[in-house]
Amino acid sequence: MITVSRALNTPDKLAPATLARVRAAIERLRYVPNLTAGSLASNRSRIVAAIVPTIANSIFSDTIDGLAQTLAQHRYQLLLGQTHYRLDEEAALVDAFLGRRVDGMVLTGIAHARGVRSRLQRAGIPVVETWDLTARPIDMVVGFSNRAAGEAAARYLIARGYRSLAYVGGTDDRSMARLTGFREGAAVCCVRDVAAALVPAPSSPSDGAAALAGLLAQHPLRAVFCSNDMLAAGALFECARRHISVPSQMAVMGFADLPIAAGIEPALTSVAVRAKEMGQRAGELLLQRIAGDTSAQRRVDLGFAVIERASA
Amino acid sequence: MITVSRALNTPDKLAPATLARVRAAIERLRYVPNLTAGSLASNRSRIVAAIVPTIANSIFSDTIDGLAQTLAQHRYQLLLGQTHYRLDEEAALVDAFLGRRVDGMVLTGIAHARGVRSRLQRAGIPVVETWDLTARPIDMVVGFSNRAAGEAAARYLIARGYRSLAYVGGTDDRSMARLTGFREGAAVCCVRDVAAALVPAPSSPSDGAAALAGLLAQHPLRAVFCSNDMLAAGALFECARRHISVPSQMAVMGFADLPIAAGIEPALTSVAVRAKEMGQRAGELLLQRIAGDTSAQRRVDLGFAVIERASA
DNA sequence: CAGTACGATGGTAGCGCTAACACTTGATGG
DNA sequence: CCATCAAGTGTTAGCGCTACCATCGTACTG
Repeated sequence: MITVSRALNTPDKLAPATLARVRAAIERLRYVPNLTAGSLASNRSRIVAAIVPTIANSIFSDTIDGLAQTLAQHRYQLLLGQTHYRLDEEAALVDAFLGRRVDGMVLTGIAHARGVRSRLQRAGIPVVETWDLTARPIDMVVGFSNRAAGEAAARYLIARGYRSLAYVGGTDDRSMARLTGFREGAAVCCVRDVAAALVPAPSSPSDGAAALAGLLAQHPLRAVFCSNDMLAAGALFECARRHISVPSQMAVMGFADLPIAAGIEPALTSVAVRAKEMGQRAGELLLQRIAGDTSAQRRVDLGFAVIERASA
Repeated sequence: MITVSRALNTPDKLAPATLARVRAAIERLRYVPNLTAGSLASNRSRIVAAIVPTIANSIFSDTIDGLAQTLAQHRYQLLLGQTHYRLDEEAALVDAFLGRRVDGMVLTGIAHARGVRSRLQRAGIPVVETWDLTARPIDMVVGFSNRAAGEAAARYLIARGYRSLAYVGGTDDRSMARLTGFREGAAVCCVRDVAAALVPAPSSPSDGAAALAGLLAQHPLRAVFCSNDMLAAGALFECARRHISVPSQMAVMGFADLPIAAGIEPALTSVAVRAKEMGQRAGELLLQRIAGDTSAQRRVDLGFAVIERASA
């Protein structure tokens, strides 16, 4: 009965009495509507897919959280996939999600396997890339410039008089972009030869400690910029173990401004990014486009901010 | 054409030549199979839903990760929902996911809103509750006893000579169960009057530091058991700021054995639980039951282990 | 060589819903 | 008093697959 469909989807188009009768019947029969059939008939699934490298890292789970909240408000659901930092897994997930006829997709980063871009564009669904920026998004992009963030970190450290710099980070594209920016920022200030230690994902405090230990064995070092706050926390712990005073003997700077940055002793100077807002904005852009509004921005730069604390 | 369906779902039932022809056609036409239609026709969605309080907390994201991995191996997808520790939100998500005709569901905890149990049972899909244990699961349960974990923490601390104990934790059921166990364990050893500071979710190191500060203002304290390692880390930082030596003046014990526990200085004694394995086992049980095997265990106790490190 | 079995392939119906349109009713206005 | 209209409700077709059964050819058995 079409009336039941209307009672569930557009209750305001029914006479109150009819609506009440339908609702009573639904209750009595314990009727559970089949959204799969609805999706097939209407060609709208009310599902959005999100693909992240990993959710074990709280850096992305904040974005997922923001996205999920926005979607939930509009009765959309979230299908989640993890790539473990592998482009081929991302491509496989994209195909699987397109098969599900999701109404939109959120990707992490702007680098994708061959063919992903064209398949998404052919599917005709809105797509948001996140956690980076590009002039040529698949469809839309919400993020910040990793390169600029790295550069800002270098400038910050050099402005405070640190000259012997090092970078500790992951091997993914975004971390590498931050390293590039960090080196560029240093070069502008005539600081060359920035050492870098790359650690495999997912990165933990222990990795940060080990990376710092490795760097210290090779270079005289006054400041280290870590690609995320967990690595930076590990660097701080390593300094504590070696009785290296922070920041007077060693400056430590983190990235992402996770809750631990403000809590740790000494408090961690970090580059804050708006992870949760990224998810929210991505969700809003998708919903806007799903609703047929094509006026949405294609490129949203949420920026970043160096948060000065005690460690650098 | 039914042959195409077979090429995609049961390729080994086709003659190799036919399979190759179909695959070539799929490639040429850029055909993207519609899994929604398949779900409707076959009454199997190849989707499993997971509901967690929050993924911002890495404690649950490890479980999700394990679940997602198991599901991905069998070409199942994961629909994710967050309750923000609210039972009514959980109930709403359960209804929405049942409407999607998911093939199975993973819940967090064993306390649910009225009607959730019966609606799930009537749906006839396999359900796994996690992160706790009960003799009367909705369907299956994979977890550990939070009460016993709390008790073990109390016994551990008391065995090391600490008598003035306090607990810092969240207000959710599982944290409260650990507190109950902690108090019971203390009582067995004739230690009564265990102070407790409850912090709202999601808990961060700052919350842990503030809670410890609050407790210290009221009680003489020798040991604190924190409901997760982030709170414990905050407690350690607070001790560092106050120049309270750990563990000689204050013992700190955490829960979950997150990566930070091993990395922090001093290294954190913690109660380890097998979060990722919980997700994997939950996924395996679901898939087993979806495949029609009804012999699966209804109750899997993954246990926990006190990991002794420097802080207590 | 007929009878049987089995693997490979195809035809048809229908999963449960919604888009599109048709219809009914009562109100409005010239 | 009837044309016009809007609000409320119903009818029909079909979304793209898969379950089920039918058919066909080939190989094997006695």
